[in-house]
Amino acid sequence: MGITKSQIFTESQNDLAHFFKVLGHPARVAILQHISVQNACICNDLVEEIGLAQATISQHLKELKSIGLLDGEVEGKSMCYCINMDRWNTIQEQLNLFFNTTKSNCC
Amino acid sequence: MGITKSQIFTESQNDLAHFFKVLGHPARVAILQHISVQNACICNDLVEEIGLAQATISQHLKELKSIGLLDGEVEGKSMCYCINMDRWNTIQEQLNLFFNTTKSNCC
DNA sequence: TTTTTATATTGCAATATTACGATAATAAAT
DNA sequence: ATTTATTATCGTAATATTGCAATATAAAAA
Repeated sequence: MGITKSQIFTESQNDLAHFFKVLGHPARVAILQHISVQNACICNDLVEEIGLAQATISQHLKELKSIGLLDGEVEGKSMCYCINMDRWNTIQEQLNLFFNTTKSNCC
Repeated sequence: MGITKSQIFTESQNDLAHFFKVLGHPARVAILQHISVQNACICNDLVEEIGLAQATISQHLKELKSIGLLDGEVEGKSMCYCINMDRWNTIQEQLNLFFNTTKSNCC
């Protein structure tokens, strides 16, 4: 086993869980915070500030890109990673919708 | 390796990532929705409605309990799982705080 | 052109997660 | 007391994730 049975869930449940999952790693939380708060959008700056190997950071960046949260722009020989604010806001809304519609309780 | 390097992140980053991670599985999203929307708070009802093995659902319930999102109450020979609304709201606020304070962008 | 610098990709080892059958534990029903 | 029903835990197999070294790629600098 070991494989998530996506077929038995709705697309919306799978999508929502996927957003949560991508955000569910401290390195990816840290990357987003560094980019936004410290303006460290250059890939190599993130490697130095966070303290994981370059290959590892690159992998985490790829996952954040996979849900559209980050846009990468070539800047000379570096890469500048920026938060896609439209996507950011959309995902925040989706998460809030989940929290707000799941409020009623049985007991 | 395969082990997350929690030591290099702040407690707040680890906590936040952990909340996201627990919510990052469609079965756990489904469980929360079933409990709240369909009032199916009895463990066995969840097993039947969701369609995963009883042992698997029990494991997912345990993870939701681990971040305080679910309270379990014995009800005869069954268990009634309810959402802890205080915790629910607190976590929603934390996630929104993250989204709101990570808004500013560099490029 | 060669070297340097920055990032992505590949391959791999260690660990974690998902899922389930089997079994234990507990409480109601007979 | 025995049976039945419900949930938790254990053990295990399959898969996924994390992390890094090594290597490939690409662009600027020398």
